[in-house]
Amino acid sequence: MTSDVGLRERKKRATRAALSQAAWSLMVERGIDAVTAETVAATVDVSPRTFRNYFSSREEAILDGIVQRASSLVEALRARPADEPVWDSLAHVLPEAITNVLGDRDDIAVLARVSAANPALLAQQLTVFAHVERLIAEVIAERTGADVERDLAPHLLAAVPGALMRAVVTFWADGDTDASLPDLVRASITQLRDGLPLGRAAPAT
Amino acid sequence: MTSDVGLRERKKRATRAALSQAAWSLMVERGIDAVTAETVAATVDVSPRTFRNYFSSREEAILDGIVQRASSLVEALRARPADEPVWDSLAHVLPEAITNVLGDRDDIAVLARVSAANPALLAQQLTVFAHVERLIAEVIAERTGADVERDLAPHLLAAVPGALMRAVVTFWADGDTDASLPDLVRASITQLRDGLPLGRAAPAT
DNA sequence: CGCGAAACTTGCTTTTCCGGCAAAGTTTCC
DNA sequence: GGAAACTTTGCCGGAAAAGCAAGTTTCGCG
Repeated sequence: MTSDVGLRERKKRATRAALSQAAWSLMVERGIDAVTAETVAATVDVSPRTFRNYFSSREEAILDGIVQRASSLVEALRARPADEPVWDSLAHVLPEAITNVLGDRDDIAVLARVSAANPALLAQQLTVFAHVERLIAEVIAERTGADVERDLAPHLLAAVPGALMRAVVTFWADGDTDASLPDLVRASITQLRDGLPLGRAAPAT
Repeated sequence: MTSDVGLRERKKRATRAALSQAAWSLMVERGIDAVTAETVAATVDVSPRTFRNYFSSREEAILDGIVQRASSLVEALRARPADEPVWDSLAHVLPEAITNVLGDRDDIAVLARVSAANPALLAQQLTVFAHVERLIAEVIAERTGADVERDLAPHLLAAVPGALMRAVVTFWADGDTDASLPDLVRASITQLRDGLPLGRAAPAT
């Protein structure tokens, strides 16, 4: 899997991973202002210029880990049996996958807190989620025989995981609920599948 | 409505509107690279520094018109009878309102084209949509008796208009479909209300 | 093996952007 | 009328973005 790529490619990936890892840690430990090309590069022992070759902003570096992990979510979705209804695939994959992508509760809490005070990070976060949503829409389109360039349906369906990711980052991090994240996601999917039968008081908690 | 605010406030709003209007026009006519603090300010006859007092980036200025118009969408939603089911309110308001917020087909096409080539504008666009989505979630929460800070449901519901806005900007602009935008939105809402009964081939077009 | 091509890293440099600060001009309010 | 509050503006410094070319590493092929 990894061995069929040459040394050059492996080094690149290692550097990229190390940089984004360092960026994340720096943010957690010293705040986002401490995340500069200089400090991150110093941590990984490359030049600041190299950091800029990999990432065009500190925000991109910080969230690159999520982007990488998200691709495994997409793979998991693609790996479901081709004849399984889309909702079932989502119900199977998302509860665990979302946790994997976003990290544990502490990570999500950090991300939520910092994003709330930092428009640039929030914007980058939304960009990342939109990117993931797009990938999911493509998978759904493949499976339903829709055309991802022309049909709305796969995108509407893909908006569900997207909304879940955003909601999770925004709310669940507060810790006001004691339900486990996978359970929360499962409950939401069920609700949505049944056409969001929400009357006057049917909160998702 | 507008007369109970003083001269100072009116001037501020006028300047803000003029700046964002100028920024949009400049983008349409000369491309996004022509939109700088200098050029926009010159068009409106204020100093570049003043431009920066109002907007922290050119992207913010360009999209400020959408933000302003979006608040009328939210008002329209809030104005629906309190006992009307949420889906019905959305079905009533969104088809026309989305068109109002985003502008005519040419505007949407421009936005789509430029955003596709410009990560910063795309990010700002997503930020704007997320903001609108949040407002919609608040209205829905009010009406369903949910707690916008703790319940997922209003946010999941609000994700529908959000996804529609994004999808519209992304696809409808291409002009590959000849359905009217309001009809398209109506059809999508109906589908979603009925629980997205999409089997293997039920594209939204 | 070993050599030339291609790719990556790095420092340097220029340009642009962002925002703090304080002086000058407006609006508000009493 | 005049002080207080707010907005506009120019100046400025620090940070970031990106082009360029020299030096180094990896790759592919004979």
